[in-house]
Amino acid sequence: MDHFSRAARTIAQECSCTRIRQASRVLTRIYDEHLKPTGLQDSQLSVLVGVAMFGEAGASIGQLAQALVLDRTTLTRNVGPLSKSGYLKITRSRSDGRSRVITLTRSGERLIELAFPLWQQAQASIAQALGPGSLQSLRTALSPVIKLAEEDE
Amino acid sequence: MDHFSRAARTIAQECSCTRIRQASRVLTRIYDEHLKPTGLQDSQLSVLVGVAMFGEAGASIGQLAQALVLDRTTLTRNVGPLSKSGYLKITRSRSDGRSRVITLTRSGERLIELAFPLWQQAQASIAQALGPGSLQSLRTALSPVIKLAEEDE
DNA sequence: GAGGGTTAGGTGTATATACACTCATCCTGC
DNA sequence: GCAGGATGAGTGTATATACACCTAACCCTC
Repeated sequence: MDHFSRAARTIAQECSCTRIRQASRVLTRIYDEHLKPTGLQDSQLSVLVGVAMFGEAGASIGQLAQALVLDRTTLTRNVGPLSKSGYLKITRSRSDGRSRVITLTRSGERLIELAFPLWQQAQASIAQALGPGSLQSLRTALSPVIKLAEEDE
Repeated sequence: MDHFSRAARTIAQECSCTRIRQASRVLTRIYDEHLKPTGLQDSQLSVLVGVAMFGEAGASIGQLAQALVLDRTTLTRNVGPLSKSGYLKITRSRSDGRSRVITLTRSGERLIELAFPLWQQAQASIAQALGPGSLQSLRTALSPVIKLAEEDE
């Protein structure tokens, strides 16, 4: 067994990044499948919901990106389709000419309501497949990882 | 508190898909940063390593996609840059004209050797930030999620 | 109030991801 | 041996992701 083979085997078996990416793909496919009737993907729903959490005042690109643990430039592109579809409204901030204010439209609110029961079905379907308490413990396991991002600020 | 706000708050707090995607982004950035000297991203290293696990016989696109828990068409695109950079060799199968055989080149093997200590640093850095045993328990938590994909076959 | 550092955001470029669809090859039943 | 289903893979299209770089607006100091 040469050096390269041992390295490859170790990485294949133990890389946490590869594993979390795999699990992320699996879950994404399941949620997206459930959300199909809304025309939204989970990634898009998470943006709408993120905006909703900022309430009527709306969020700036930077604030929202931080809340969603997403690169700012990625968010800039992700809001594009949602804005074009009329679910988000983007205006210049009155107090700061550099900043944009993102708010949900009525149409965006309705879409969240429409998506909610489908999202619940997705969660329930995963919970059933993985066993009771599994979603909670998964989120618990992921929390410290997500917190790593906050420490970089 | 109207219906839509409650739905949004519930999704924001409890969506496992959103959470795992966030955590996946955080880890990916950290690993990619460590791997920078190789010019590889973790996603690309995982493909090289996946091919390595098939040994000299090589892997077909379909086999490799399944092993990597990746959509087949995604893998088709992902091997493109790696093939163009000379790390992978793709040939037609002699026994089945539809099938392709992917093998590592010598250059690909060397790159895995080069990446290995950097990858170890990334793992160690995460382990230090999250505490001892954290990587192991994270992988343990993710395993059943990844297994969901295998049940669909 | 002008200059310069700071900050909010967008663009160029490249890769990652996957669904729907298509094409080519294979294999099986007759 | 051929017709038709099954299978392996690629393409069209759309979104997701982020780094490097750029621009514009802000603010602070003098």
